[in-house]
Amino acid sequence: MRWSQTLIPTLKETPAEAEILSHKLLLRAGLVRKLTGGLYTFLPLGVRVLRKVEQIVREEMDRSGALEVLLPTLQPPEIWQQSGRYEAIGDGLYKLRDRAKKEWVMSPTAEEVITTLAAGEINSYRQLPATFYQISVKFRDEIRPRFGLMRAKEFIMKDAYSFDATEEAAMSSYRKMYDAYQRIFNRCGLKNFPVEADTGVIGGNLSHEFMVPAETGENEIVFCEACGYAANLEKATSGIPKTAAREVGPTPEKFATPGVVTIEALTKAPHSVPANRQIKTLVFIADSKPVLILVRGDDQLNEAKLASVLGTTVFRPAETPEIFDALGAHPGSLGAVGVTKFPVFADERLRGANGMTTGANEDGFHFNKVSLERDIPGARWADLRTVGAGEPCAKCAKPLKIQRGIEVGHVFMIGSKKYSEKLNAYYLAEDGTRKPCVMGCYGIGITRTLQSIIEQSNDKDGIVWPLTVAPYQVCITPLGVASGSAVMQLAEKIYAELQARGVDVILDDRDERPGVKFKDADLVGFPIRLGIGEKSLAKGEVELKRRGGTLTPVLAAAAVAKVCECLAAGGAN
RNA sequence: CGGAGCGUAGCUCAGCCUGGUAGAGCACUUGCUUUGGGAGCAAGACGUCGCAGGUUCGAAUCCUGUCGCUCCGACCA
Repeated sequence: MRWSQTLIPTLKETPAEAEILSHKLLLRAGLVRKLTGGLYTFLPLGVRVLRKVEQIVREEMDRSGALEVLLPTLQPPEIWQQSGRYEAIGDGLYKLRDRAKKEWVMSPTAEEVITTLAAGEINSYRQLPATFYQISVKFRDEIRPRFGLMRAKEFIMKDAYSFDATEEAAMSSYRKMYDAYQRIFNRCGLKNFPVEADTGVIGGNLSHEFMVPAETGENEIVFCEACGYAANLEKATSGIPKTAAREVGPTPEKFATPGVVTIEALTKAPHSVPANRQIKTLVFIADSKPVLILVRGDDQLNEAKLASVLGTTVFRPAETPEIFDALGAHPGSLGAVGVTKFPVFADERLRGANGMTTGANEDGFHFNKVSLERDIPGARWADLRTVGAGEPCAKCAKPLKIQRGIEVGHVFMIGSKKYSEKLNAYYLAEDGTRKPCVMGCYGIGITRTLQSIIEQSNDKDGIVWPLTVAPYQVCITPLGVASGSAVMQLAEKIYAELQARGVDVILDDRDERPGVKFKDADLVGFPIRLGIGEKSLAKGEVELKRRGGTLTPVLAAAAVAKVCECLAAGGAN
């Protein structure tokens, strides 16, 4: 490609809309332009990178045995109602009506459609296992799009779905995808690592997210450097000790605590109850009914874990009047002692604890000497607390660390209940029985991955593309473009030869000053730049410059060979 | 949806408080000079000051409404 014949609108100044570095560089390097909030136009250079990432994904999906399909984006709401996700996702779904006033859904993902396909086409165990994938535009009604392509209303995603006869076979399909994901992100030049992920309302224990470490990431990752444990904060556990038991009296004792409505206040004189001897009582409305959640006073509830325990995402903190109706007291004086009307869930860390202090469900009073098992016998135990940095790893007891990351991929074992049974994807097993397919689903945010690469690979001058996804691998920069000049003749010759060898090459044939060309090439981030100028050409040389590396003079006659050598070495030399 | 901020040239922004003929830099067009890290000079083109009302002799500026964008929070199957 000749620079003058394409559109690469680089910007010297950063548009005000961009907040994070990768977003600024996407705009400045002329890869994308914003149409409106959460919607972006891909320019020629952006499309090239997109296609390269897609191609890597495609190759690794194919290699893993997955079959490429293309599913409709416009989908009937009926199948969403059948799976129960019409309600579960609710406002996150883009919906529209046609001229006959019939409603349609814009696909945010395609479990329902693929399961419908499987229901029709897969009849026998002989057809299993089967994994399908597609790369397509997806839609989500994001409450707040942000960070450019990171969280957009419309984005490109690779989604894949596996169908198996048994749990064991499904595990194997899951593993294949997991392995393919590692190959994909490595090929994209991304530092990344899989972490155990929350499985939310679906349950089960098998889900991993592929994270790219970045301060701008929206996820928090808990990890152990010693043993390799890594999990999303929503899922992470630690080996933190349970609450110590102590000698206590036979019954809780009520005591007056006028005006004390926070954990903090109760830690102070005259009560002086440390936070770790208090029970924090939270009230949520789940499926329209109150539930009580107990965590230790110095712990934080993890709502993702709560969703998993409640088996629903439809819950919210109760409003003060609802709390008063339910318990007869206001927040700050709440407790679960004697509460039998509502379900009570208590964090594992409180198991066996006694001598604890909690609200008495009477404004201005608390109980002390509370023993969890004795005084709140109806409590169901669950892991509900949020892990903190520095807590001991559950596996090896070394201190855990917390780091932010960008989720670029997610693999998920679903099983058969969520979609197969509801949408009738059954097959006939070898023994003649009818069984639901065991499903897995697997996503990669293509556009998000693209931006993650930029977020991770840049310097003060601009993007530093890994060779595998660079829009062009080589940029030829003639300093002076007078046609017929020795410089331009050589540039044209090398350009033609590299093209003949199948190298992705762009010739900067613009009549611009050298400074402009250098700055643009650096900003866009081509891995290899070949500078051709009168000064060096007088010595029979051209200049080979690796992005972010050193400048090496090479003989003009050897330039093509050197570039190819450099490419073969992965751009590393 | 709650909180905060911003809408003025393609981009970055000044002007608004204190009402009086629409500004700068970059980008763009033309010419000359320049030519190894975002050149200089000269000339030029580019605006319903987000939109709609209102106040006023007069509104980018003050008031009301509205739309949009950005940030923080809630949300993220």
